[in-house]
Amino acid sequence: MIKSLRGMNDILNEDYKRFTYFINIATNVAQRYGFHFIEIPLLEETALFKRSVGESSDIVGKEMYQFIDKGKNDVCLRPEGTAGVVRAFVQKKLDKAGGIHRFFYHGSMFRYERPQKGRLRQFHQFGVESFGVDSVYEDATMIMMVSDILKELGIGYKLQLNSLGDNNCMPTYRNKLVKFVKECEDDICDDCIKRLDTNPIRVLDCKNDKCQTLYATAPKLINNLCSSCENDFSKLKNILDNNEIKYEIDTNLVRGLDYYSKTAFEFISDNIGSQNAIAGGGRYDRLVEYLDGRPTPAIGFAIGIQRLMELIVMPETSRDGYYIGAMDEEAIDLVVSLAHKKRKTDKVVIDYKVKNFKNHIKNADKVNAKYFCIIGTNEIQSGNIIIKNLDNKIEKTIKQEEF
RNA sequence: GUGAGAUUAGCUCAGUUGGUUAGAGCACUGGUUUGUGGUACCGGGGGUCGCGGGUUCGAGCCCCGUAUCUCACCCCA
Repeated sequence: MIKSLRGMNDILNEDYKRFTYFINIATNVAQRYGFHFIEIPLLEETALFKRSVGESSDIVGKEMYQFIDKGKNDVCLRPEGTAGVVRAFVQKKLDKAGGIHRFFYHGSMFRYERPQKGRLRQFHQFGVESFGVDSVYEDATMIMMVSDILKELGIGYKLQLNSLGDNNCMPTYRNKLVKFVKECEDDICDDCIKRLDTNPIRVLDCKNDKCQTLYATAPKLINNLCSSCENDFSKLKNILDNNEIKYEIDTNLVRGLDYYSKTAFEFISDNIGSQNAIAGGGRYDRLVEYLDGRPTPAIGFAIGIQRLMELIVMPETSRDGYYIGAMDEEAIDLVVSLAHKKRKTDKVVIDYKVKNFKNHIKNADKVNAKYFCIIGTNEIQSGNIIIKNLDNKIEKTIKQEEF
């Protein structure tokens, strides 16, 4: 038997219902915020991700489905969505067009990782990206959107917030931090020593207890922001307070991808295992420029759909549509015709086999039909059809032409 | 890439110290005087016990290897 590849799952039945339920709600919210759908390729040039996500990240360093195609192009399956949307934004010259451009997308992402709870090799994200707005109100709006989506789904969360500084204050802070960490270099873990070279800020979210103890007195990003970043950050907190969105400041929250600056946020759930980030995002004002566009402020977030699906409780489903069954062999053709007619407007389930009343009604119950019709020689002769409402057990007889 | 646990029917799982023909519940399918009520009762089909070696008179059970799944590390959504 041929089986699906490791970490690549089929979505069907109950899962598919939850999946589409989420997509519909998230799409509605995004549209209410004035965002437009964008569909971008699953396959892109490898260079796109190297330049945006960053070679220091694990995603690019070891998790990409990368290969040389038949035209000898170095390509890979997208490991995340933002890079592709920015690429499209620049390619369509929307950076030169000016103005505000707001997009949302959803689809498969691919990362070659060891699967576990809440982590697959092919997984789905719902994301939004906003271009051309440098106001911190847009940062708050992003967070409100995620909050609205989660609220509509009935999902509880914790929101963690940080500011990563900008081109002005981040490098200064980084030097300070490197200096601090180098002083205790002998006692930190091997990973942190590597991070000193590749991406020093990442030492802050090291999971090693010993490292964390040493870093307790490290300079905090949040105390080293320049006045513009500082103002934005306090305004952001202010907006969230005014709109009753709870958050906690996590000075060690460092997004894993290189392109973030200023606002960074993460939505966390306690109920889905160790992979507890259900949504993450932030500002990336320099990324458009990195990808050869005109400098354009931008911000976005992504939601991990599979992780959310574990938390979604579906509303109760009510009975829906018709079930039509045949009592006699010669009635089957009529059942098919009636179903064909009714299917122009309603869901109809039929059985091609003759069964007794009891078995038919059992089937109707099983497929959760609302109306139950039975066709036999009586109906063929009379031209009538009896429609029984399985919720309230009331029967109505009408002409077949009126069905 | 590293570690731990698991794998028996479509699903959830029993299976004694290694001993006849591997079980249950649910699901599927058929029936219970064949056109009026869903829950009841009776029957039926369905298994290369993940795969490959080994030990043994004999392996679902013990040993080795391997694949896959799950969880965790790492990292991230």
